[in-house]
Amino acid sequence: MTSKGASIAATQDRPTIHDVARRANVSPATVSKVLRGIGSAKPENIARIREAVRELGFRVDPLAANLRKAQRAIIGLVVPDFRNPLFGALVAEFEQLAAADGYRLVAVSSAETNEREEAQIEALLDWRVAGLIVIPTDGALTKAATIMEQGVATVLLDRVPANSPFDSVGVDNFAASAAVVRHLVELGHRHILLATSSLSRPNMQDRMHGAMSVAEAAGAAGMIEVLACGVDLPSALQAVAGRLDAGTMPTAIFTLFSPATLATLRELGRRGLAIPEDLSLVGFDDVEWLQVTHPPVAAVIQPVTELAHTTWAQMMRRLRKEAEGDAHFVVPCRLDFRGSVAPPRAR
Amino acid sequence: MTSKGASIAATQDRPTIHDVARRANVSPATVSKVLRGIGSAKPENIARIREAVRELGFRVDPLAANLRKAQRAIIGLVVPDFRNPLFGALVAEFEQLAAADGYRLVAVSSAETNEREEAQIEALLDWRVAGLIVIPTDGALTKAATIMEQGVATVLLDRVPANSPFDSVGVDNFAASAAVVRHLVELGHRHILLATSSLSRPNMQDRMHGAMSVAEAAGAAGMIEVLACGVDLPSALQAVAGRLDAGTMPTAIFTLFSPATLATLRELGRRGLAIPEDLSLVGFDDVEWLQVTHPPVAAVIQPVTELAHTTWAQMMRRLRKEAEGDAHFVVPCRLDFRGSVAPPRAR
DNA sequence: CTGAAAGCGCTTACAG
DNA sequence: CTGAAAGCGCTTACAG
Repeated sequence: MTSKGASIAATQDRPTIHDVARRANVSPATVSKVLRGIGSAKPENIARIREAVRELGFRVDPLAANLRKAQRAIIGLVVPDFRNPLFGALVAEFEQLAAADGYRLVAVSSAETNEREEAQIEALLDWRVAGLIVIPTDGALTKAATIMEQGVATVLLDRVPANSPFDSVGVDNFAASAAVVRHLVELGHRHILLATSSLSRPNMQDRMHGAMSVAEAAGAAGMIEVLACGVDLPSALQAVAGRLDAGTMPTAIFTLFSPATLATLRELGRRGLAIPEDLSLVGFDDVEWLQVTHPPVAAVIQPVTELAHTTWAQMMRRLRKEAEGDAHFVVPCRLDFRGSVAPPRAR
Repeated sequence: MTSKGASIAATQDRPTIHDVARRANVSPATVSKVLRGIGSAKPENIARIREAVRELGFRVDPLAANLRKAQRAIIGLVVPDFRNPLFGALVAEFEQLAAADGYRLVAVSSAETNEREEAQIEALLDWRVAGLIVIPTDGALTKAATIMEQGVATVLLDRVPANSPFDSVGVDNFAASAAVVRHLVELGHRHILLATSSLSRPNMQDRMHGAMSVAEAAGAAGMIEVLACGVDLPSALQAVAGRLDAGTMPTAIFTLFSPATLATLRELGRRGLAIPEDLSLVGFDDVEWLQVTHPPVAAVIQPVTELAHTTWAQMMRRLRKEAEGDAHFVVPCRLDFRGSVAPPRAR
């Protein structure tokens, strides 16, 4: 049953460069050159080749074409989670940038674990990607040694470890957080709850330190209260709920990652606490639902497009061997103090 | 400057199967067989090969390994937009499923345009993917002929055209919508606003028809008012705002895609309209922010994991040639009538 | 049980 | 301007 000689349908019989060559009466080498616009060829041959290509519907196999080169025209991208819209937006940006430069993007996710991150990076290296863009799960980046060893162009994005030997691009987390807290302090807030995720993430540390620095400069380090909220929505809900049920109320909450913002909105609403009357709220990362509420929630906005462009530009420089040493780019965030921020209620 | 003979660092010199063979004193063919666990080999040779692999840190080049086969162990996935969390979740699911079956997932996006969709599908076919999973931009799927011609295993997902010649997997949009409207009608609603996106999307048609069918069965087709909301948040905001500013108020709104839900929440809030007192609200697609509000917003929940698993299972059947004809899977949605739904206020 | 040879679809020196 | 040959890193018949 299975071995019917007639089952041809399943076979893809795409034309090869040899088919084109035969039809155009030239050698495969010539076809290859003409198709890549390299060297010169007799006009009539060029014409015949183009015609054969059209008639046959020939398209080069990009993977085979890359086989003789040390690297393929592929850039690997590792994101922690496809579900996060910020990363989704970055994937979309890189996809476009890659296409514009003749590269193919292969995006994979680490599921926020070091093990998957390792495995994914290894798999990408197996593919002989020309470059690697990594949003690390945390500062560890356990595959760093392997990457360095193979000399693959690499740019770290967003969660950039302090002393990375790789090129890196991130936002100015410290400055953005500091600016938020400064604004809150100016409005009169003296008890600010900082909702953080895992401090093993370098960006989280910077955000926290930025906030602290302002309090310390004001000689009132105690005005910042830190609440560790885990890394996802369930843990954030639990942490925020627990905190709101006990202890004195802060006058403002600054959530350093978006699940905490979501958790805070939900728990405040559940308790009938009004924003900004009872409490001011600012969230790191702008997401569309921040404006579902009334008033809309103030946010630290990451410049997604700029992050992607900066990263890609550096990647291209690396691939063209124009870059030396490791470069570290820090781009500023934009702050939008929407209606969720106001002076604390007079007590 | 550039052509220093000493610049070896840039060259990746990964060991090849020949290096392993030499070190283990066997032929490359034998290494290949042992590594794939095919055929049999002398135990001592197996041991020496494994040792050489370990010492050299050899890993097969999966692309080169696939070169002699008609197809590569790659599944291409085309999603309309990486920014949509529903699609993000699907990408994540497929990534895992692919890994479990020894395939590699290459996910690309069509940016909701037919042109990009075409180009992406062609590029994927150039890669000689073994299979293609496509969430079409709309019902057109302009590359259908090419795909069929090449005989690549294909499964359409989510936005499934009515008479697709391909395998397909989608939710029961009709039934889910009908159930929502039935529930609203039972509660006493007689004027329901249906916020739709582009009707060129097959799933959107089904959702609308499902809603209509209930009204018609009740002999009151007029109770459904349809509002076209474009395809994204800005257009939805405009459409919803415009509608709320004029005409008699519906007693319930059923938004058929999530940007419309977001837009509705925002515009209702802006006008100080209370949910569910002034208006009931149900949204198609569950997203985490539906529970930021109080009360939380009722939703039609798509079974993401089940969709992915069903799709993948069919894909594997195709690749194993176990499937004949085209199969169409329809999986039910789950409804969660949260606090945003109540009987209409007595007038 | 094993290896030499040919091949996958291209590109790359190298002659001519 | 062009083509024969070798090669990229593997796998696949085919002998032995």
